[in-house]
Amino acid sequence: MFFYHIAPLGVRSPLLTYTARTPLLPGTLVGIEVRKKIYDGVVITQTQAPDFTCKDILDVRGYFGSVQRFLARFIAYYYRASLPESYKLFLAFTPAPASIPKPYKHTPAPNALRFCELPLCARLSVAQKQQIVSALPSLNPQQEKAYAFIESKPLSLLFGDTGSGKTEIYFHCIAQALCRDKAALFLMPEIALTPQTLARLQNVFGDCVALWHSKITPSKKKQILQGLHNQQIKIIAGARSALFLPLARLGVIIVDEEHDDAYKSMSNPRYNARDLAILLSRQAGIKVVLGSATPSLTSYKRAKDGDYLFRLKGGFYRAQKEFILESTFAQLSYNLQQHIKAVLKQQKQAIIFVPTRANFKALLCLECGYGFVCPFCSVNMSVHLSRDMLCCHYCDYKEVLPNLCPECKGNNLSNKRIGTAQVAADLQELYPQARISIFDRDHITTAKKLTDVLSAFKSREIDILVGTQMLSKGHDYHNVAFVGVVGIDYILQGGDFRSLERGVSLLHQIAGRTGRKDNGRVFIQSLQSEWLKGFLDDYEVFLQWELMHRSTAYPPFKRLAMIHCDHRSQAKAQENMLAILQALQQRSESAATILGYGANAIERIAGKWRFHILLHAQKHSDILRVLESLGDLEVDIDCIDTL
DNA sequence: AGCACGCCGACT
DNA sequence: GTCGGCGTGCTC
Repeated sequence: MFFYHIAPLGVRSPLLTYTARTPLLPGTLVGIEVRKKIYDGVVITQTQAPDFTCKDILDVRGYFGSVQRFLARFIAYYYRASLPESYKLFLAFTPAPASIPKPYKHTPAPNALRFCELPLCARLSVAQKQQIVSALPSLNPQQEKAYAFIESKPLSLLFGDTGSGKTEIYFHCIAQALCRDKAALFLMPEIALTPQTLARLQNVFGDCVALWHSKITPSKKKQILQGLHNQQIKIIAGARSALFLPLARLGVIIVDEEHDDAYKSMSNPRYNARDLAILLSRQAGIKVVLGSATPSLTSYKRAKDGDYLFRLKGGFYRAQKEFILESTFAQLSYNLQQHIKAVLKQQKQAIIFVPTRANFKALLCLECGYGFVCPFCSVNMSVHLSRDMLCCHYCDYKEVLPNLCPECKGNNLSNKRIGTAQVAADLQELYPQARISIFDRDHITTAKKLTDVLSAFKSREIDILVGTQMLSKGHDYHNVAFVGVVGIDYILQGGDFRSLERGVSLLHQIAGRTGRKDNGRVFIQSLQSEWLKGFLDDYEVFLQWELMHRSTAYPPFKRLAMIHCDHRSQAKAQENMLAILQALQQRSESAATILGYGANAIERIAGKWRFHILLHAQKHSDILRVLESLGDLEVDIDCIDTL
């Protein structure tokens, strides 16, 4: 009889001891019974017989390879998660079997292997490789240089302007991996994972490519897992969770749109897929390419310091791009209307960016100042005229749009801060013949709607696309003649250490949708236009400015960690925070220091009060050391904002 | 996670 | 007295 420490997945518990009749390797995924229910568990180590009786391991369900075990251990250590929590990331796509207990069954079910690092490798034939190489897009001299640079480094940052041809370089890197009988992972923000992305990859690589994101069906997931297992699938284009797929012999990871906040998980463990990829480039011999037209300040600085930055400037055919700045605050100004009118007249297409959903972000009584705040959250409810509702965008509370102020019974209610739906409605009224679509979370609810709108826009069935940040994420809209930007000030004034970075990056990403072939115009309404105009032609100029002006209390100069104290009772949440604060302040010799604390910017969401303590330190290990002395806390390591 | 246990405040 | 909300601890 063999005894093993098992990490039970989906049960908060320390390691438990189970028995097996045959020896098992660490990393084996097994079925175990905990409190009369069946769970997955991971074999951690062999151990001695304990002084209590153990249950038997039920069956063997798979195996975590060395890269996966390394990642799980690292996530548990670095992000202060438990080992089971970390391992659960690798199972997110195969829900634990809720089947009736079949105890003491030792033979693995025929289709049971969910993870395996196979020694054998289903190789591509020489003919297949030749076909891939011949289908590769050709590179211009600049791209060739970039590709050679990337091939010479284990980790590189490809800083390439929109339209400079990053994708072609990625394809060459992927092909290179395949030719060496390795697999490739192409990470991108979820929203960019459209069937068009798949089609583009399949054009070059045939059918060894699969798309992976949160919205694909369970049967499709099963199919992909099978394809990975028999190594027919060699390339995964996926969102951040694709990092946890069992890719055998992974040779390269591309992290496209490296700056994107979507790489950071917002629930526990709060990992950052981009940072984990970088880790793998150093610790697992996997080549990693970070790419962006607007790299994060942190990646830019690190890449410059570490000599792995490659700057790829705009293509030769770069058409003229004209920026027009107007110093007005968020609105559809007369000037902007005239520009749109001209574009429509020329039968060209326009994109209008508005960082707000619905018709308006708030409703206000002008008589008494009553604000229509959500009863469960400390935010204003948004005005949705299409549903005749006031909706909270943080919980899901809705109420009928009122005619009178509930406080003073006045009927002078005023809309504040225009959103996509209202901009679209206003434009429709101004230009009744124009075909207008809205591109935001309210309207693009499924993958199908996303591709439908994008293909309708591509085939010129839509004249004006009004949308939120969703517009900026890596779609190729081909030849947009005009881009209007309304309300960028709300992002630039976001009150966070990265607000300027977010705003200017967004402007570049949105502006990049025009001027690809024909000339394009970018019209920006902002009260910061004097400050902005120096940064519109070259994002690197902004990065240099930001490097000089950002407070050295924040990344990239310091590491951050946010301690969350949430509770249904406001007093309890605050007490918890103060207790932690006191414990922190007693350790005066600490290398990590308190940068701020108090109620969050939105102090209540869905009935929960939210308080926080923000820590910073020179090194991550300084932060870990302090946290260790505080016991069990909810911490966001390397938080991406401080709101 | 989910469930039992036990402590303390409110109420027939 | 008792009911029940909620914080704490346990699972091989």
